[in-house]
Amino acid sequence: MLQNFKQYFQKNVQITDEQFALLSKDLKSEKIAKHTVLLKPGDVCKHSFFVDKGLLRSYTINETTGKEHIIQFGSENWIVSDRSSAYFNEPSDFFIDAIEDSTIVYIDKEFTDKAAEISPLFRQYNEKALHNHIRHLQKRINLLLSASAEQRYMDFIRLYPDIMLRVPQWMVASYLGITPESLSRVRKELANRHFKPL
Amino acid sequence: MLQNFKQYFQKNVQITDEQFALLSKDLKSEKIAKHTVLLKPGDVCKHSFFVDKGLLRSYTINETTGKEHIIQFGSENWIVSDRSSAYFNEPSDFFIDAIEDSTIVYIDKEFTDKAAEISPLFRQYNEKALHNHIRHLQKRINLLLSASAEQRYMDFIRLYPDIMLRVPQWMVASYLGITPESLSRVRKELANRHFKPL
DNA sequence: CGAGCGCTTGATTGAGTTCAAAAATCGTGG
DNA sequence: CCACGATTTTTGAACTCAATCAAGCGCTCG
Repeated sequence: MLQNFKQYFQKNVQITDEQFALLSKDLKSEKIAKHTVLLKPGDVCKHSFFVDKGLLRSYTINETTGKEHIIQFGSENWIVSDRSSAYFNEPSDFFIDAIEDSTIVYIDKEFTDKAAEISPLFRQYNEKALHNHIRHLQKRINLLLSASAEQRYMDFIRLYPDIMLRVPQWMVASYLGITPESLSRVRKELANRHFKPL
Repeated sequence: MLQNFKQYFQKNVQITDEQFALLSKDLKSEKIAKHTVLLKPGDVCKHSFFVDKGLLRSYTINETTGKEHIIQFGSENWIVSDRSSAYFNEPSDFFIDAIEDSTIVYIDKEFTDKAAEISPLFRQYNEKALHNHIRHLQKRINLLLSASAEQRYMDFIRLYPDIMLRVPQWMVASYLGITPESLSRVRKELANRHFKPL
């Protein structure tokens, strides 16, 4: 239990097994079924979800069109959360749910506070994660502003070849901001031009 | 000199005039002319730019199409920077330049390190700024994924009524990810429907 | 004061959407 | 393990929003 999480955590924050044991003794880990909803709009995001095994997504549903827009996928060793909601204690705009049966670790404020106490490296790790997140979001904005559906799709499979094999195509379309039909056509077009992912 | 910056800084980080004087004694402030380029792709972003007066923008130029895409505007009391480049010490993808004659304060790592030493509030302020940034970027991604040109434009003038009066229309278009011609038509359409900003 | 820049307008094109329906695939219970 | 219903993907045709190309107007600022 917590094996992946421990490994992940110790890689980023140099602490002893004893320290980790102390820190993690109140940590809750859980198996959740596909489709389990972990966060919904209006909720304040009280936990970050470390994916020990499986696959999560965060997404919004547009109120006027009713359409889903996927913000993020998170597979093994990723943390899925609504940072803004958690940090500012505001109701979230997002759903977070499980795309596959998953095992997740619930990370709450108590844990991060304790971690920050124990090791200054945790602060550093966290700061680095924030900057990585910003870099990633900025890259995505730039793509949405400047790239065609095809270019965005190619970028997606370059960045997330694993994810692309594990989620239905319509979710990739949703992430890219196009319709499933359009993505199907983009793929057909690429296949005609003998482009082969993998 | 540094009047705005001092005010801004002391609002966010509770420090005495003496502490601020000590902290800021090596700070460089400068008047720069419209069109002055402060950062260009390939450069590592060594400074954040606090806008004392005037208006900056950060933007990319797509290599294949040659088109500009504005990432951010920054007017008085905003800080414009490429956080990823600065934090990871990597070459930036962005341009930063002045849209108006401006007065800016150069904030470097030395300053932020010293500030963090003097007051723990600075760390907090910085963390808050990072989370704000993330929230903002996420909101923009969601808009780009789900909203029409018209909706994005209305959101823009709601969020940045001041900016919209100070920058040429084609820059707003660039921020929104549409052509100047399209924005012109969107505006005409809104005017026909008797929509009046302000 | 005129050359260039920014904005508008028109005509045309094109990428991606919508709607509809068929084909393929998946998952689950018998 | 198969079969059947549901979900996902594909395909087609019509349509729409925004892009492109081109021309003209009005400013301003150099």
